[in-house]
Amino acid sequence: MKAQVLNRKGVGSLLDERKKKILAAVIDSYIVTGEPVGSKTIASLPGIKVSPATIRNDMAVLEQLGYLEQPHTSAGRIPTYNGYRLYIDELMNAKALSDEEKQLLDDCLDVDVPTADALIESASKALSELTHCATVVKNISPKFSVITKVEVIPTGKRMYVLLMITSSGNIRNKVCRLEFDLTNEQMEFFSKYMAENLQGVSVDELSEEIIENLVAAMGTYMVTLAPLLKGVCELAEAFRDTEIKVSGEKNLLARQDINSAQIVQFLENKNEVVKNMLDDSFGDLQVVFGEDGGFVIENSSMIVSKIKKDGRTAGTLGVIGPMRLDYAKIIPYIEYLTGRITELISEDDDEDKDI
Amino acid sequence: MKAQVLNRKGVGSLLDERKKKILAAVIDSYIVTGEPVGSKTIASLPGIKVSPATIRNDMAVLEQLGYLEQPHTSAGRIPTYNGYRLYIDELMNAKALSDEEKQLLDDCLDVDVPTADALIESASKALSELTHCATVVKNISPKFSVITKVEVIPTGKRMYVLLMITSSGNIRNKVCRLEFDLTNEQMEFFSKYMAENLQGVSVDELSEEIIENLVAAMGTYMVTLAPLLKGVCELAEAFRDTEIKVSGEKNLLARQDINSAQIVQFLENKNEVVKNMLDDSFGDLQVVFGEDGGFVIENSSMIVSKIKKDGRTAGTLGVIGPMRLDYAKIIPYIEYLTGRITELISEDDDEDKDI
DNA sequence: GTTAGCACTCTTTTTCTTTGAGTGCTAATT
DNA sequence: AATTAGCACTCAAAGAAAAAGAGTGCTAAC
Repeated sequence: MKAQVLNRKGVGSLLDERKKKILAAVIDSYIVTGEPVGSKTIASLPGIKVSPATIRNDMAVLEQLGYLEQPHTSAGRIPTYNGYRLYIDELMNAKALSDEEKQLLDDCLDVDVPTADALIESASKALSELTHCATVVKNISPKFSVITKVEVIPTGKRMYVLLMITSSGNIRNKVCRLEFDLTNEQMEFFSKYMAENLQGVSVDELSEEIIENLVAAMGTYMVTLAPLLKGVCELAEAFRDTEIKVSGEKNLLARQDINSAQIVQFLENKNEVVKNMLDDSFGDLQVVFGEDGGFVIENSSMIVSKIKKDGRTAGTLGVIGPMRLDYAKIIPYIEYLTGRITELISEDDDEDKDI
Repeated sequence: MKAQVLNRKGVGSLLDERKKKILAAVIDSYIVTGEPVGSKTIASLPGIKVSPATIRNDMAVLEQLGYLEQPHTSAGRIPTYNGYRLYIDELMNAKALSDEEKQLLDDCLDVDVPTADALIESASKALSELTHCATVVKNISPKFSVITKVEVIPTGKRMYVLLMITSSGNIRNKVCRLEFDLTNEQMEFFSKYMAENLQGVSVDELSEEIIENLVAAMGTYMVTLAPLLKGVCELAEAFRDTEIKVSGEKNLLARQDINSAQIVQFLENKNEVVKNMLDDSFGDLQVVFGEDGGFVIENSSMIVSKIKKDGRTAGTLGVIGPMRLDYAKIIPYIEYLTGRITELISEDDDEDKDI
């Protein structure tokens, strides 16, 4: 099964209205109870006007089409991945947010925070609490920011703090111990050299190769300053390493229906796994399931939505939770939050923040 | 039950040698298998020369004394907390480290790292991998370091990075957004004011009260610079907040014999819980069990050992794992590591690091 | 003091039975 | 032609009963 985008309308057109209604009802019920759903349960629902026998016939069709399955002969039905997919794409009733909910979400966004990344962080935290899921964030900074400053500050015998600041207001630091103390002249040269050669360079692009070239071109200062350049390289890496953040993993580990070994495995190479999923080639909202393209936590799903800036994908925010998730509620939450963030970081441009 | 120190020799003197041997054998076996241990198992051990019946009699006595217990009548014995305590204090055979093991541990210590805290961090990481436990660290810095520098660096419209550096080479930063841009004069005043009033102050002591007094005494600069002072306060807090670090929690969460809810609970107030345990009033090595003084993870134990400097307790390093732990191996590991760190951070004083 | 022997206890495992939810199919109904 | 009632069938889950087995405590012998 491949990762797929949302809003691929039309797959469900093979189904008549009643079958759609039944499929949706089965999934709604399964999401709440976690138990296989039988024909009787569906028949007793207020919106359903047909007998259990009819529902059984329809469910048999839905099973043949691959939307439902039976754990065993005498059990009710549970949704397949394809069933969930159809449900999310076409069947479910996304609950429109009430004014109170909007207010609640607005309050969660900490607009006083100085960087866009921190704004997203605040949304992530709120989302984790509201949904009891883990959250996943892809930060804006590496893509939209460039180095504005590299500083070196002496702090003790042969000890120096290296500082890298980006246009998005983010900062990383690193303590370096050198073999020799630097002279004032050396420090000045370093600052100037950095300003001339790295200012405006994206942290995304700052490779070891660039650094090596800079070292080679440094002339007499080469020996003394090379360790600092290496530190600069590590700082850029620190920026990149923090691009993708998963938090609230506790919420996943606490659940029995999710294999904790798989969670640990996922957390260990989250960067690779998530990076593939959050790129430009997908729609605004993306939902992937237990086995989709490299995402390998059984019985769990990841919902992410894009944050944009100047029309480009800037970052992403979403949740990782069990398959049995209240999609109808959570998807609007995520869409609202990413929407608000998109607005906020554009406003800022005209106002007082430069990202 | 209260937290207790190790090396409280003499409690086991009520027991004759054979009973001690049997108790040790039961615990050894239980640590490996996790199953209640019966008299037959013990009798078949090479070091034991008596019959199962004799062992049964002795085990009955050990049970009466509170060192062993029976899950049910027809089961073997398992150790009680008191049993473990006696085992660790007096009975177990701490395995002396081989040269290879010492080498291994030495290699894990990253001596190239610039700060003592980072050195401990490297030990913690190694320990977590070697023992498959969570590790707990109490850093040295807050106690042994003072503020050496507070800097403010402009990074954009009304955006400033606040920097705090301590004598131990640690650094924290914070991005602040102000209402107005600072003039050069204001920035100079701030730097000077910080240098005069905070240099040499311990991050441990930097309270809100001190900051408030500083703000009040700032005169005309008060309005503009107060937000920065607040940031300084937060930076000191950031230092204190990172004093105690638990890592490798995964190793605990993966185990079924430990209640994950209790782990989560513990992690949430680890600072309070651990702080109480790692103070000066205990011996060099401390082992606490599932219920000891505020430490509330059933079936688990925490082993910590002190790192010293100038004769004072400087930091601590240890592990949190299941009760069934290979104490005989792990305790020497921890003792060796904390010993080496103690040596290394003293050496540094004469050489090139100032902590 | 130590040990063999044995009855006793209590968990664990296995086997068998019962229960019940839910189905698929067929025939009747609309 | 679509829907429904009725019913036999399936299979997991729960329960009951039996068997197995590990380990003990006690007694009496060594």
